[in-house]
Amino acid sequence: MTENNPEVIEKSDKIEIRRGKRDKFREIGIDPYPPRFEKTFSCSKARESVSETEPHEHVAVAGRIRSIREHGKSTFATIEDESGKVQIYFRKNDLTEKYDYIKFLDIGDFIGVKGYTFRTRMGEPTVHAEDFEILSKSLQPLPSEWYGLENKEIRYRKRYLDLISNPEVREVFKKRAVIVSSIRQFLIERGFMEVETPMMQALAGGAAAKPFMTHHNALDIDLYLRIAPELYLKRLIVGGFEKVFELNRNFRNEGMDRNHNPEFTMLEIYQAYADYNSMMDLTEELVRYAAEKANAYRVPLEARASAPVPLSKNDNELPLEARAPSHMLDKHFMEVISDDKSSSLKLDGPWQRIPFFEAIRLGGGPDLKPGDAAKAEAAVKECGIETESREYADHLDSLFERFAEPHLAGPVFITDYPTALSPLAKRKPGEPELVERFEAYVRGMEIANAFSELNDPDDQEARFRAQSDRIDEDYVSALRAGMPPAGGLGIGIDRLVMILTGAHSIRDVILFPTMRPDSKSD
RNA sequence: GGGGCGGUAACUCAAUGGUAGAGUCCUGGCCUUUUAAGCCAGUUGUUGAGGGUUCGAGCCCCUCCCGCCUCACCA
Repeated sequence: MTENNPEVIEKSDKIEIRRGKRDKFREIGIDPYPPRFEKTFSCSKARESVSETEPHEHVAVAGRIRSIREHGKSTFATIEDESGKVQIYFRKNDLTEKYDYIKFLDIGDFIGVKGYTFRTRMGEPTVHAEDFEILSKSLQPLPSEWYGLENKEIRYRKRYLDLISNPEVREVFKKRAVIVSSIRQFLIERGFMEVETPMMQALAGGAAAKPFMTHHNALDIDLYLRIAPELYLKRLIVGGFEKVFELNRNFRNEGMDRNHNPEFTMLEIYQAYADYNSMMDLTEELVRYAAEKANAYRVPLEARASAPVPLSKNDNELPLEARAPSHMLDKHFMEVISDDKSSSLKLDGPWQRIPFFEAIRLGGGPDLKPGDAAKAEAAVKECGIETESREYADHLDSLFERFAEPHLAGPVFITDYPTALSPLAKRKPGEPELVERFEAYVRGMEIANAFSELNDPDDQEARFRAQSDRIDEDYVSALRAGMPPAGGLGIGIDRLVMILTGAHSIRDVILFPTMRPDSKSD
């Protein structure tokens, strides 16, 4: 990309012009990068302090210049800090010779302003400058304030420019921070303890994804970045902790698309003496709590290629049509959340619960009996689903994807998964082909996965062996020490944030999504 | 990895195979309550990279790079 090439940017005349202005400051003895400025008011507080009745408030504000409007022997500028924007009014009469320095300022510079607040004829709250100083000279011109920055590649690669230009992006990440901290608060209030388990593991277990590999020089061993913390967290349940959680990064060396980033944030929760039913209640409560805190109690449903259809006739809970914006950058996004409740997604109230095989059947798929591998394979062929796999688990997976997933606008719990798909979950009493497990779906996207944890060490070992040669012997050994019955729950935090912010792509809720390095800037 | 679409000025975008443009930005001038301020004048390019066809390529062909969408893969 030409515009990404530092060589080209360095040669830009616009940058040289700004360097010239910076040098002007130095020539008159002003440091264009001074060490500090004492600000007494945020921009929004300064705006609020304008009063029709009280005397003028004296303020010291600071921020980035977003626009400058010269007006003869006076100048208006708008500066912005994290709290918002405020207008500054400079008058030659008040600033005398210092007024001339204004011509060395550019959009993007940080300035500090001391003055008093008033309201202009047009009613704009404004700081009348009595003194000002440059706080940081900006050399690189910012993207146009009017058109903004729309080039997605630059937005992801240079997120700082995206954050400067697109206020709605700042809101998404503020909301993400609220969601994450509210989840911690929710769990800690309920007696859960936050723990940290290894990110670098000799054996990447707890899920079936391909791991990233790295090498430890001193030990001369290969290590894997974890694909899940699951097996370590359950070791802690063995160790006697009864309510633990970990909210941190996982790494999976697989394809990337709008729902997958190689590193992503996962919440895993384990509770002794609980089961998957209690985890369902916990999921509902936790998501409801986070949505409330993030002011996203009702959120827009993404427009889908085919409108979701109800899974049962008496289901009046699910919105059948999707009218909401399909992209987080839709200018009316905020209004849609607050004003147009009819097209929103209900996260409150009990979520629908549908057993796995029932969901396939209700979606127009075959009526399968758990464990009937032959019938599942026949159904896959009959439906023309292309798959190279001969595995029962894969067949069930594709049937579910084909018939059930498209209808899961949600929120909905799919329960009672086939044992073949769930090597770490406890079997249902009396139904060995099913396990006590659920996944939560919203917008056709899996956001949670939970089960009654398998704590029978011999059954666990057998199910590991059926799947792979390299198994986590130490984990099985931990189970032999005895693990109380426990419920476990995993929630994909990025996906939850997508749902609560209406984001279309996981890259829109990750500050610095994984990108191929820009070859031109090497 | 397959398929589709795209990459042109700092930003947002135009341009039948025939002199690379507009608006914003930027530079200079006027204007002491403007706010997408206004008025006047002016500057801005390795058209993602490389090769080919052609008298002539932003446009057609080939290779490559990057992004987006989609399919495949993915407990």
